[in-house]
Amino acid sequence: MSEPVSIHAVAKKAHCSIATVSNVLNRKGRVGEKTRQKVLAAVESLGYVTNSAGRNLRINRSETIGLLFYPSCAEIFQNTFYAEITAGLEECLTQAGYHLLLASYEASVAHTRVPDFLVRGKVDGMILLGAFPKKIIRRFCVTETPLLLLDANVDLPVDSVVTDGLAAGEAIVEHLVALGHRRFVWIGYTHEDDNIRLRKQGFLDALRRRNLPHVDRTSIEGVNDNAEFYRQIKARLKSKRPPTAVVAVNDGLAVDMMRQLQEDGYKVPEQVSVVGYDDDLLVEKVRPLLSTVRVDKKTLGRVGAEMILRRVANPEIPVEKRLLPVELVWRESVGPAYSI
Amino acid sequence: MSEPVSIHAVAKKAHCSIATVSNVLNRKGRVGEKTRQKVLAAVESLGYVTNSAGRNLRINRSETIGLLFYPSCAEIFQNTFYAEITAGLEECLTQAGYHLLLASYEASVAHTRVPDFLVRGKVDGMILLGAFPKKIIRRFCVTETPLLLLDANVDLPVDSVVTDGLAAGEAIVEHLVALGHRRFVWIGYTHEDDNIRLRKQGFLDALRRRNLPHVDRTSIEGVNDNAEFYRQIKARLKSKRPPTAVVAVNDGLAVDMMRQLQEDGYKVPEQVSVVGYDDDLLVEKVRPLLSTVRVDKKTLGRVGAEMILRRVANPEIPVEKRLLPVELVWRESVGPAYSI
DNA sequence: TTGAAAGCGATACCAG
DNA sequence: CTGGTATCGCTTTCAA
Repeated sequence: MSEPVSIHAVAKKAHCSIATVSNVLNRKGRVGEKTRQKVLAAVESLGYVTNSAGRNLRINRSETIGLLFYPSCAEIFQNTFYAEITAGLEECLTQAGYHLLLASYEASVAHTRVPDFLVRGKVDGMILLGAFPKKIIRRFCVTETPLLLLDANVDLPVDSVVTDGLAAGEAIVEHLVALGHRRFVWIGYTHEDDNIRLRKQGFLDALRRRNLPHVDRTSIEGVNDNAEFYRQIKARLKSKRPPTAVVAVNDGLAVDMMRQLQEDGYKVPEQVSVVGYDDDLLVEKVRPLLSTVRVDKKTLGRVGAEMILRRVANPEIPVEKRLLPVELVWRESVGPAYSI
Repeated sequence: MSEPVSIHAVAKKAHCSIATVSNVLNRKGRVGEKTRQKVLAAVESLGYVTNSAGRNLRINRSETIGLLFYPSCAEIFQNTFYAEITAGLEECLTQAGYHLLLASYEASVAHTRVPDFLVRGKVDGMILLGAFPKKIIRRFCVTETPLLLLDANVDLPVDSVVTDGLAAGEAIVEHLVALGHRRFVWIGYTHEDDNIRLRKQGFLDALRRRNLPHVDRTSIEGVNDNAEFYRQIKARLKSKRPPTAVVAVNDGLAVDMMRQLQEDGYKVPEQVSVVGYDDDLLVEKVRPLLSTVRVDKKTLGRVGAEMILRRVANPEIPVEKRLLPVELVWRESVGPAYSI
């Protein structure tokens, strides 16, 4: 039906050149007020909107940021945690006139070395969400295109923003120790990700600082083997000097351990305290309510958006690794240390 | 560092024209084998990839499909249900050489009548995910751009694909009745969405077919007021002839009701059976395991992708409303009817 | 203040 | 089978 209305149509209707139309629409200024009004009226009446392809070709920018998940959309969004981050991202990028391209490593990159959309100039920058192997990240670095690790970090010259796992560890231990806890289990998947490592390190540092004796530690290789985690926890619980608190790398793991503990007859928090990380929506769906480290997800997204945009605008600034503050949330899953 | 390598560079290196390069890369054929090899070699050695902006401008297609959430990313992905749908979508679209643009109504459209990215030709089609008000959908229809309602449907000439709520209702009732249940509560938010309506209708039809007497029905206006749902359920449970089964419009609601029932001391399923819909990952995080209607989410996504691509390729075909089969999954939350 | 024109990178027609 | 060239819609420089 409706003819695609180009900038020429507007120019014709406004009795001016396409250059003037463009000037009115972009570099607002250097156009006479009268002409400006005429152009605006024409734009309005024709319902003209700039065509992205034309514009992008000319300015050599796509005004789009790629959002790359690892390993897949499904796995990422299993953590509702990421939902809110994505929302923060989108809000901020949209406001800046940017669009968001969605892709997962599994579906889009696995056999391509570098994402197709990246190399074709479909995006001006790319945000990585999920636990990307360092090797893969390094591959992406060969491109000039700006990169950002969101809620992740590795030892490579790439911008990143994560939450302050170091501070979190200290705060967790402080609280638990005050409640009489002395023996702990820390559980988390083994990752190259410095974000995760930071959490463990924060925890261990805090214990060391307090001269607490040997710390039980569980750390399992391989993906999602929560059953194995639990087996090890249970073994420790049956030992002579059982841990009284379980600290998990994230809420999903914490909740799962808590449920298994309960099914085995352990009382939480009476016998074992459990602490998570992220403050995922999930934590309110379980009983007892999970104590956890609150991460301001919206802010995480927003900061991520700002960082990638800044780098897109100015590729030369030095690499930035940002740390966002966290807040402890003590709910029902933590109590005084159990003593026989 | 690396100069952006255009089709001209390739042509120069291969000692041929840009037309020939394009021919080699696209309409594979009508080019001599020898030239073809030369071009391919040049492409390889230069690491050339087609620039999307140029191509899209020329062919007047973006090779991108928009994914629009309602109301927001965060709310959509609170249902991990959608995560898998999105994965299916992405897989299929990627395979077809398409990209995915992500946006939410709240952030991108709320003040724009029609999505900016749509009207600017950033997408060739748009998939709507979530319970969009009919009014909004109608607004989108003014564009020529293909639309698809995924896991949603309204009485408008727009393609859609949903699961067979009618069949599900029948299957649920059949099973419950066989277990001795005679009095039920159906709960679900009031929507214009025919997808949801279908589920309720399937349920009611099934009861009618069996000449079961008056059916208790709870249906609340307003968003997310699960507390009010539960209040009504509880009132019914305290009546003379209490329902013995609660059937919910989705797993999230079912799980929440189940938890509240348990906290009030009701035994599930001994005293009340609970049935959900979707087979969300969530259902495995609760005890008893929720009985539900399994929806093949990957397939839903895949079918959605096929439908939108088909319409993009052929805008003239008649509107299609598709119904996908479901499968009942009986787990722990359903048992024989409770009798005093 | 305004406009003519170049050109971004690619496709596709048409002539050779 | 191959290549010259017009063209897609827009931004931007430069001259008027």
